[in-house]
Amino acid sequence: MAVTPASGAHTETLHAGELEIRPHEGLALARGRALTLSVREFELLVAMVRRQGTIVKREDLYRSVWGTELRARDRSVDVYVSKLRSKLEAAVPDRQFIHTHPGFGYRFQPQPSQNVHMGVPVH
Amino acid sequence: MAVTPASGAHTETLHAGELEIRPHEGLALARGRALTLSVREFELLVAMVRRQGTIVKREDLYRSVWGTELRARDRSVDVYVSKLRSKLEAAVPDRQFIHTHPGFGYRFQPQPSQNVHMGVPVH
DNA sequence: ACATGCGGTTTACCGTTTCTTCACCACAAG
DNA sequence: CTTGTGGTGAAGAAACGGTAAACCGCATGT
Repeated sequence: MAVTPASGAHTETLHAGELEIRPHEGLALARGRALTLSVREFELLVAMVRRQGTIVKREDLYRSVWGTELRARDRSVDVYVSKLRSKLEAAVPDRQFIHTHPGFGYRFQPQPSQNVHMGVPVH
Repeated sequence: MAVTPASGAHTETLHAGELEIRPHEGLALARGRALTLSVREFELLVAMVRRQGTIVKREDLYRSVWGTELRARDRSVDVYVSKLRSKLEAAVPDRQFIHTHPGFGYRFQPQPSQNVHMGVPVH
């Protein structure tokens, strides 16, 4: 994540599909409209978008958002992924952002319009 | 520590034809698109690609992926090779990745294309 | 103090996916 | 024909993940 050193951290803006996120302002825009996210939801979104395109393990997400080690049987990440998904989906229908890789973790990647066809199970 | 774009074992990337594989992330890309592989399928792919070009015995593959000794009449490797093949083929048609060497094992090697191969695979 | 509301945490239920093993088939060699 | 080898569909069990709801402070308003 090449955070350019002198780019002014307080105006840092992340982009992902039609999402715009300003980590230091706690602001997330979807198609220009502000999302209403709780702190946990927002931090989780930031953590995922910062690693978009890669599969991130629950342990890593938990460390990023909660700041401590994920304990066995803790489903917090799953619960918040679920909440995030429903808000993102409500804001931008017909687009999938968070993909599950069973046994590995989650991957954030805005899915170009959903053309479910046969062949590669496009996550 | 400055976040350098590419460093450390966690960004290790394997290449094979139009496949890109990140072992520590559980991510496999075919032509830039993420494949949906189960844990076993993924580990098997990694094990084969790490030895690409060589014939690998079932016993070796089993040890790499399952971590224990292959027992007599256990067809697990064959079953998962079959599953892997169908996903790879779905992702990249007209290309053969996994070759069977009866009596010896499997060999991973992206094949330029599906041509009627005459002759016997070189041992 | 009490009631209310909200977000975070944890639990529980349940459908889905994966793993394992078995069975049957095709093919090739002897 | 018989045997050895590999491809693959399917069944049952186990693991995994989605998510509603209960629970638990904590802050605010009356």
